Amino acid sequence: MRSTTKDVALAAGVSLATVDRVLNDRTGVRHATVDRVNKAIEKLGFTRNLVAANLARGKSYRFVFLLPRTGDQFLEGLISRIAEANLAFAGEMVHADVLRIHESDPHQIANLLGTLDHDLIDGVAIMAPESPQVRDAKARLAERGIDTVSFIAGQITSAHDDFVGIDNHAAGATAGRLMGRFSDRAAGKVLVIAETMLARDSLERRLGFDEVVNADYPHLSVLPSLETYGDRERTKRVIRTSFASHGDIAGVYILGSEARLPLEIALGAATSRKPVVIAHERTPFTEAALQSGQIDALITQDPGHLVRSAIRILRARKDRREILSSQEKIRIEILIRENI
Amino acid sequence: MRSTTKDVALAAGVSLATVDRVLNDRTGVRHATVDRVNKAIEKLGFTRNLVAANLARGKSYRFVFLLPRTGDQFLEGLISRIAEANLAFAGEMVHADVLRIHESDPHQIANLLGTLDHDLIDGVAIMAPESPQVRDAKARLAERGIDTVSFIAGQITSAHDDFVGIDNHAAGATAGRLMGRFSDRAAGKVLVIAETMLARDSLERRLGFDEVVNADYPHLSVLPSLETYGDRERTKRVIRTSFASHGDIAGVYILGSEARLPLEIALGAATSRKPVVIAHERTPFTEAALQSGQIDALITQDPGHLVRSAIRILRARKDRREILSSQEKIRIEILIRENI
DNA sequence: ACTGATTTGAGGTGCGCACCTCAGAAAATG
DNA sequence: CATTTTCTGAGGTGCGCACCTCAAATCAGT
Repeated sequence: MRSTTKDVALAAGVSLATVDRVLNDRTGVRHATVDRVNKAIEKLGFTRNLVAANLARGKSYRFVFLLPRTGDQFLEGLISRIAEANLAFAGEMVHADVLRIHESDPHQIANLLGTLDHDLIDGVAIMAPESPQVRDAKARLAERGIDTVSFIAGQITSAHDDFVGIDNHAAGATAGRLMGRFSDRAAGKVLVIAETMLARDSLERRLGFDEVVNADYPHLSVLPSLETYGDRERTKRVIRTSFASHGDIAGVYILGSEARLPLEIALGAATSRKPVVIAHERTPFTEAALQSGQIDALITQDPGHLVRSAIRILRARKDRREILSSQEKIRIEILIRENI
Repeated sequence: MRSTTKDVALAAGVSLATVDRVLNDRTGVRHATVDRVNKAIEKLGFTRNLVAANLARGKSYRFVFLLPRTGDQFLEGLISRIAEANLAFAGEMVHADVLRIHESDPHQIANLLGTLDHDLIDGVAIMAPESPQVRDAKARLAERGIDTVSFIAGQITSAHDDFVGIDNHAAGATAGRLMGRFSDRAAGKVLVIAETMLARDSLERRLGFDEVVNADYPHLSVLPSLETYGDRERTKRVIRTSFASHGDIAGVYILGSEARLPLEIALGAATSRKPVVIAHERTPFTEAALQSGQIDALITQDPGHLVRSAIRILRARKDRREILSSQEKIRIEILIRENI
């Protein structure tokens, strides 16, 4: 049988009220008494019944996901996973809302973060590039007791701020390795296409990619990154130009999370030789392209896992609980046609 | 605000007792009244607060994992994940025990299953090859209200019995694809090493592997499976004999979940040419071998995910809840040195 | 030893629900 | 119609804990 607070009180020779004071960090208990209670807790192997505790607290958790206003299929996928998570967590009194931000406007993000009310919101998962404004806003949120996690993008800014997402350097290296091994030792150039190289994530992926390819696959030469800025016309132009001026493109690496637009164009600009194509994230488009053989491999992170992990971490921090870190590590997944 | 049973009672114009009767399938309520209550529930979007319900029920969940008595690092990993899960789920009144079985003795397994007490055990996750005895024992468990899931091995035997694990045919196909793409179009033979080909899992992996390799990589010829029966001497003998009689071994595929023994021996029997090596499951040994380049790729399933998924599924079935199937799908992961 | 501050005990209330009893109302039966 | 049978309402209790109040006990400083 599980021990209860009553058992702890008995074992420690104190009253329930004192156990409660110790358990909930209330003031007015002598150190000696605190120790006695803690010893009893340890001796009995007491674990607070979270179910009962939350019921008594009448506590419900409200979290917010701050996501970019613009985006394509990957973002849609994320949003529907958040909706799913709301269903799954409803019984545990957890709810998450989505707010949309202009990714490239740190002031707006900081302002929005500033308006979050401690009474209404318990934590925020922020998917935005790092910037001084956002970093400061996070610090102020922490002061007001609202936890934050950096979600997919950005970086950790404080002890109150975990990162939920993959190691982008390793992800780039993974792409590089596959590019090298899949390319059959035939010499050629590798096109790297990004939305923007200003984002830390893109930089890290590129770095990891280059490291592996340059070290182990000298037959491949990686071209400077093409930046699309998410603009269709520009994307068309830069990719087509690149294909035109390099006849021997052996590989294409799309390092952003929205691969559809650049891929459509790159595949359209196909030369006689089918390049090895590696992209990120699983979306209806990339999945179909993988099935049809247009893409050779995808480097992905599970959006459902990302969302649930962010929620679990935020909740654990509210409860001052430890997280099960092995569960929260987001894996860099490799998808090919066979294991999709 | 979430609606409560009180709100439902009010909206339906009945008392709390009647709402309770409807909610918990008790007898003695007219159909018309049941409908009225259900309509009120729907109108209010009422969801039972599971937290409170379980507290009131004083319910705790006890599950059992039936694991093979013999095994190496993969099995150890599983067991420590179960211990981890016990910590993580302790606050939700969930506990899982481990029982060890002789994998190859279906009678013993069936007997053990027969002794499980409905009052003590809510569900069982069974890792054992399929057999008529076990199938029958599962059916009898279902009759007694104990749910089962097939864990990693075996197969689904009834509607009350989910499978927690990967699609082994797809896993084999994945290995085949990587073998083909990693082998640089240099002709050669491929060694396939299994513990036993009697297990359905091994058969399926082999089938998937062959399909891909035979269809797309004609330069590789896959040799008949070597069976080790988990015996060190036999393993040594069959692998060394195979290396001796085939000079041109281009690849080695270990399709069991305990790769250490066959791999140590295969790597020791190395010829001048380093074969492409693909194995299953991440263990301290395979991880090190991947890092050092002795293994080229691992096909894995996350043991922590497996364990938690089995627990979540068993619990959901006890609660008669739907599962979030996207969360319970076990991915076939590809590990290379870069994304380990 | 007296005062004031700090620490502790005892007790109550409620979170939302499950489960129980018993009496009274409604419906079905003869 | 009276009588059974079937429904329903009202009420209570407890799950394990959080949070509150008030009084009593202990402690410190002087």
